[in-house]
Amino acid sequence: MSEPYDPKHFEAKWAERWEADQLYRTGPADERPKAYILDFFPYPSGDGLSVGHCRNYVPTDVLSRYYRMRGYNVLHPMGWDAFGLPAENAAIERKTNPAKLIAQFSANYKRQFCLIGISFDWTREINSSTPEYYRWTQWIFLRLYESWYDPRANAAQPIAALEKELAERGSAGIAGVPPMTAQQWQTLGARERKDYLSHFRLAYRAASTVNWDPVEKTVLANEEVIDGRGWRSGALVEKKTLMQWFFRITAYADRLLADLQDLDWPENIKLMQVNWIGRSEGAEVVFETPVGGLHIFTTRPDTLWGATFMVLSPEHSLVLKLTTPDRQAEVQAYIAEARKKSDIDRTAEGREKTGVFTGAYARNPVNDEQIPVWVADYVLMGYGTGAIMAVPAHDQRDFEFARGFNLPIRVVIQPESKPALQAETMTEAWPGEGAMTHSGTFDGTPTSISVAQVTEWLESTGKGKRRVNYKLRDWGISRQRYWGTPIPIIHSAQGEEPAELPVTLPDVKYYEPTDTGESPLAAIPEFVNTEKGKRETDTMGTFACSAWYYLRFADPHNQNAAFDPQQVAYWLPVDMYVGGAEHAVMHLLYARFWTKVLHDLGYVPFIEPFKRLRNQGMILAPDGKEKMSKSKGNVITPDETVAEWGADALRAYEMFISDFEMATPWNTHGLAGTYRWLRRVWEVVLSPAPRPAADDRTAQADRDLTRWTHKTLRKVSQDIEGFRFNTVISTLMEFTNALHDAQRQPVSDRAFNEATDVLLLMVAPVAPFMAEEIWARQSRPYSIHQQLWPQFDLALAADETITLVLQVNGKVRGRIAMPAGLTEEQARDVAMKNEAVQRHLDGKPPRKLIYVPGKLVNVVV
RNA sequence: GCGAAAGUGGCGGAAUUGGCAGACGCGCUGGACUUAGGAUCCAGUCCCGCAAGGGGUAGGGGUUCAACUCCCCUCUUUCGCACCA
Repeated sequence: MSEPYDPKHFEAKWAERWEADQLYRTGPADERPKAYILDFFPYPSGDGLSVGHCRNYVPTDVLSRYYRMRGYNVLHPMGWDAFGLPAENAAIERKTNPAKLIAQFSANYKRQFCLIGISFDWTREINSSTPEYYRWTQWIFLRLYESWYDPRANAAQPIAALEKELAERGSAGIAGVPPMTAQQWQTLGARERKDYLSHFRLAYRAASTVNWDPVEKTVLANEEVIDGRGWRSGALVEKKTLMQWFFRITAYADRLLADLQDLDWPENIKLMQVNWIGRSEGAEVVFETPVGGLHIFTTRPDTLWGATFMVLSPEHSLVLKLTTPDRQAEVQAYIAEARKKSDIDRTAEGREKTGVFTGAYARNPVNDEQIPVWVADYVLMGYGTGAIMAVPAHDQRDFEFARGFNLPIRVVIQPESKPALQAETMTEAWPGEGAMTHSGTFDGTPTSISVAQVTEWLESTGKGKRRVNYKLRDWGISRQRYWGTPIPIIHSAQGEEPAELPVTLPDVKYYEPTDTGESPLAAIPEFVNTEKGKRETDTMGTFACSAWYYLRFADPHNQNAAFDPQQVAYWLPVDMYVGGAEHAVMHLLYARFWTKVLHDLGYVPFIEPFKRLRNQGMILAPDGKEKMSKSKGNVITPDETVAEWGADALRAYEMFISDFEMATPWNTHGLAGTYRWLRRVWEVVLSPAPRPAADDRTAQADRDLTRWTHKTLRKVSQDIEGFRFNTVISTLMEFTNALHDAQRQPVSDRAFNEATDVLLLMVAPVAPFMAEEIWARQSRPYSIHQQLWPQFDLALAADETITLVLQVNGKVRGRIAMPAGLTEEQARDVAMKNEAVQRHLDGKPPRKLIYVPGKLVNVVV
């Protein structure tokens, strides 16, 4: 009898040994097949990891260990998304430097990761807030700044090539851009040229109304505003106009959409990206007014004849120009009111539509009618052109507005399967299909073909153009905060220009946000003033840091480049990327975008960074439906759990608790189950009970145990690869129980030892500490984690006998053990001779007999 | 409102994708043993019934020899989007 299982005895010992030996260090590219297994880039919070966080780190670790044992060169790194508000706010609160806090917090994370046996290669640890890292974030910023999206190549190109083209041929060859002849270009000064080029650059500066969080005192991205409130502070977001830096992600909208198709990602995540990009096809049509054309976008050009008024967004640039003198006061008051309203007020459900008449009229190009132009806040400046044609008969929003303000409604689509619509009696709009009417020569055209026909006609008559519109906006990156990557730009008399890299954050005592909306960096003259001009003082939002970190891990300490292209070509794309679904849109979209830009510019050979993606389900507090959170005081830490049960039991329970993608409550009692299982493994391997001596049953018992062994090996391998970690554990438990029972059988030493060897190797990725300890106690050469995964043998896993299920009319009436290779003939025969089957047939002749090979016979009467 | 996912014992959850519902674990009930160890071991545990048998995967309908699985409707929960022209 050996010592009982006691993880406290050996877990710390092995953790130290592995660390000292750099057991999990990953070498550079070599000839082995590679597997890059990556967890989402975490911000190391001061609270440390909870058992909920471990839900993804344990399974990816098991996967990494499994692939190592399968002979793969595995990259499994960890680093810190260290810039950003949480660190900065924590530092302000504690009156210390955020860099110091991050060092402290990340050391704690690392300690916890080692505590639970995660096999990260710590020689590749990166920290996005160090100049060694963020100088390359800046470098990528400048690559975007120095590039533009050439629609002809459908790819990013150097901006220098565009300058050359403009000088030679002007902008004539490029569709949809502000016109510029070669002669005009020649006469422009440096600053004017730069202004013009900012319409093209993939990183550009533009005035924009931003979401201003009055508590955080910073600009928030659209994605950081939830129901009109800041995602962290919960404060009502205000609007503010500032010069902001953007990345032109909209240029990549089509490719970001199209390339989703081939990704092995959860369908709901792909769908969320599709919806976020929000592609819709339609037409752009110009309605002429005395002060210029009003461009509108519509997905239903077949309803153009039903436009009875127009609506502009209050932010539309032509509103005041268009408004007649007698209406100015009213319109201006309305605009001011709209500006004051938060988005949450503006979009509140069931709100009465408001608006005012501008006094102006616009000409509908399809029928030359003059229709009134209104201003209303239900039209959003951020989508389409900020102006719409209102077709009240066929759009619910327009219908409500028309009814509210007594505007005319004209039916131009008659549904086929309903009574004819009457404008006077309609209670809601008809947005569905039907035949066109009151539409001149198009009358009678059904919706199935009308949209395409009208669009074609608009194009051929020059009244409009085909247009694809996206909900996706450009990615705003400017943050008026200290703790971020400085935007590497200098503003001089000649306009903006790239700064020399790196632009490092000054080490300062005070970095609280200012009340003016300016970055704290603006108050530091040594930082702002350079020989060439004034530095940009905004820093980048942290999504920039995480948009490329997966590339840096391939070559994390390169001093001369963001990464070595050969290392990146070997390791990337990421084979398995795992993290929470809360990053479904922003991070994943931005990372895909940067990958595509870097691909276009020739830095990486692939177009998608993450081949496979999985989201772990959340672990809730034990009491049921609450999330674990410090404020609720229901957080369970790996530290306390390891102290009580050991790291291996924690790891096994993290896997066993539920399907990987499902949310589920934590249950400390459940840990006892995985703890008991590990103890049973420990005992059955290290000190099996004496078995009965070999006899004439031994050959059969050996075959049975060997079959168990190989079946288990096959299922465990498949389930690890398929991300079914809960059934990995249950399968291993069943096998352990089978071994336990085999102790009472006259199994030979050979078969028994083969089984325990295989069990131990299969347990190694799950319970690395115990597996290593048993391995050492068996006096085998260190380390078990460098052994090969055992091969399964299909022939040995094959069943000798099967259980044939006998049914009558689909109800189970009996089960019979039969040899595995039985013929259909035999199966039918056995079924019909079966006493229970005969009883339920009750003398009636079988009408039909269904045989599912090796499984079941169903007799139908 | 729109979209997506989910709903299975007292609990967490399985079910080779249309073929034995409830694997595995927790808990619970008996029993054995005891070097008192988070003991362990043995047996049992969906519901009704002594049994034969019957019922059962949120509810209702349907397809099928056969449905947790596919289709339609309803309810509940979670998540995402939310006046997107």
